Amino acid sequence: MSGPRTEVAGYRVGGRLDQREDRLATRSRRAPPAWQQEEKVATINDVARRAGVSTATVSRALNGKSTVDPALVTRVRAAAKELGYHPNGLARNLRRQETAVLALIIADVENPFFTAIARGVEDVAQAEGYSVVLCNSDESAEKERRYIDVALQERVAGVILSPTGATSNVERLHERGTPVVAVDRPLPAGDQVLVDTRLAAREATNHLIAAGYRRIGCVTGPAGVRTANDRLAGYRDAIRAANRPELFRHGQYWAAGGKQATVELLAEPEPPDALLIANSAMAIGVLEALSEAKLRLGRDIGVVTFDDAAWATLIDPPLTVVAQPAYEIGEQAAKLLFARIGDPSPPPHTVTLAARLVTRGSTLRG
Amino acid sequence: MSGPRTEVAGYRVGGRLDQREDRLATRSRRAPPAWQQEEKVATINDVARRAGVSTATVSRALNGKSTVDPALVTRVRAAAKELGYHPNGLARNLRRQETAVLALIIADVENPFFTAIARGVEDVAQAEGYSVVLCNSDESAEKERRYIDVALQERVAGVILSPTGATSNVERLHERGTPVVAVDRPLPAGDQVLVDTRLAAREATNHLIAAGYRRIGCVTGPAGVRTANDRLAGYRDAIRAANRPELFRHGQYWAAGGKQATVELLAEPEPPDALLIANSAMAIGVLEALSEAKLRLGRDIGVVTFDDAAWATLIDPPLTVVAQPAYEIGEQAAKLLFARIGDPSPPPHTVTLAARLVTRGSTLRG
DNA sequence: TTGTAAGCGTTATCAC
DNA sequence: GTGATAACGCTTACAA
Repeated sequence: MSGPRTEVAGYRVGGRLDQREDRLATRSRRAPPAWQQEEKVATINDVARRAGVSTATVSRALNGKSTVDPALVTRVRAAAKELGYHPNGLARNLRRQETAVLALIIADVENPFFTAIARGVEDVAQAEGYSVVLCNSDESAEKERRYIDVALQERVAGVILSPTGATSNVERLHERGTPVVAVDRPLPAGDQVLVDTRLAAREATNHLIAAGYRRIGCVTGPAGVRTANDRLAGYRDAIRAANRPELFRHGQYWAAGGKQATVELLAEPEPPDALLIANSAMAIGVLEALSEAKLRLGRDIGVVTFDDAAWATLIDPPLTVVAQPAYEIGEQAAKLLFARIGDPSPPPHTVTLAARLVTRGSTLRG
Repeated sequence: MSGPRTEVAGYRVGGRLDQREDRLATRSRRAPPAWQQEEKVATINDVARRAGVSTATVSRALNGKSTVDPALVTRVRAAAKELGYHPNGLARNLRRQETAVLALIIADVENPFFTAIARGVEDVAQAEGYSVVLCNSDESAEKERRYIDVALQERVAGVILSPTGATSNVERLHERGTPVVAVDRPLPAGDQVLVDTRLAAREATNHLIAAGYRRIGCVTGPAGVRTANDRLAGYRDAIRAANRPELFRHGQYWAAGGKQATVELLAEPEPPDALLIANSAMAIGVLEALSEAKLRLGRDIGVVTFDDAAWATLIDPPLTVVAQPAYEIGEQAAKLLFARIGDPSPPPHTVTLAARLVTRGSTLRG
């Protein structure tokens, strides 16, 4: 944004934003064809003129201030409708020093867990008259930083994000006093909505032990990601308590990551006869690997995965899962954020939700 | 927005936006505690003062204009960094009469088909320096209208949407000259990116016929939705050409819709021995119903569904699907939109992409 | 190369 | 109850 730039023969060379600026430049340079009406967008001034009142009155009338003659209100409304007037939100927000927009920065738009969160946030936000800008950090601290910059520039009312872990990014928001709520992953000192997945992982592992599996493995997410670490920790809690051997792999929170981890685990001298999987995207890869290894779910190998995917009941036998309250996470986060927007003073608040083990056929030894 | 309002003892009663206004009012009313620094956000003026230059120079320096003394640029950058200055995007856009924001209004954030589109849009937009506001119309013309209003107010640079069918909504954008691109579903006279799903449905149906199934049914989406109609039409094209009996049901684009439709079809005097399903969410419900009816996929009943869901290969036998190029739809739509933003004059352009039949086990009579 | 100043479209603070 | 008018923070002619 404010990085170094280079000028070459009138063309700016550099980062992405330059492309945009070139485009804008191009646009404004191009004169409209003579026959084409220079279409002016109606402003509050036009409405005022047409209604024969001042802009102040138009503003008051359209914003439902009590102190306006009903007759004028009607006239103003009519004028506005005739001109197809839509108030300019930019000007309004600039003046009000407020924007009815929340930024939601999540790690993966295509992960149902996060889209469910998005829905929760959106529903609450919409009820408050706010819009939600969804941004995809793609688990990249750099993209996260960029989106936080955008949020800062656009002066959004608040930010909800699943932190990548680079706390310096979030610092920027704190410095500016922009309210922030973290979801799914913790934030050093701030509002957050978390799920006790360590406990859930422990319970799931205990469930596998109780079901009679002997060598229980774990396929978890990237070592840097907090949820991945937590789920692994919960697994280890249970494994140690039961005095069993530990057997685990990290991988990307993707099908491919799950598949590779599984292939590796199955190649161990003493392979696992049960697996705890940290996320449903990975589960897809894991199941592929198991299928290729001709292992029968439940019978040959027990499986529990985090996230209650829609398809979990379609496979045979159906998948035992750890269901996370994703929608509720979004709701709570939005509520926390609005509370913070309303009053910045109270100390940080952490909401911890519980995950729920849903037992199905994939953990029945048969 | 400009609807009727009621005043009751100082409280505004009415739609959602009023809640927001109340909140804002509340907020500004609340005086900050005496001890709390009224934290001022640094403006371009502060930077100018600190760097000992004019605001114009700051603006030029930070925007990489060539005509600035390198020494000053350094000084300005330093000052900006020290003050934690972030340009106010609202003011900038108000002045430039441009916003680097696209609105993407889709029918369902939780549908992988649409999130894949979102990714395509996002990637192209980001490369151009634009942000994307994702909005969820939930298949509701009313929500669509509301989001279009927001887009209009915020003066977004353009809109990409999967139209609910209420053309009057899109009219508003046209009136204002806001560039629009429709995806997935057609728009009377405008840019659009479509998939030839009628053809795809025909091919899929022919595939079922060729595979030896006799009574082929179709589970499609709501009668009002264009894609649902198209897919049904393609099915009928093939069925008629083969002189087979038609057998179909409409339902919501949801698992529950698919399930109910299937239950009904199976209750027919002469139930189908194969099904074409219009969307993967519905497919989940269909498969549940088939499983409850103890029908074996492929062998007892052939199944093809639209959308190549990630789990399609996990079930047994794996699902034959019609894969839609969702990501590419998003890319193309964004490109069309940028072209339109750059030059509004050319006539509307329609891009039609092909869907691809992916044959798997669920259509093998076995 | 730099500074001055005029807006961009609203809303809010004054007077009337 | 209504109307001037001054901000809001930025960009960009136009001067210097």
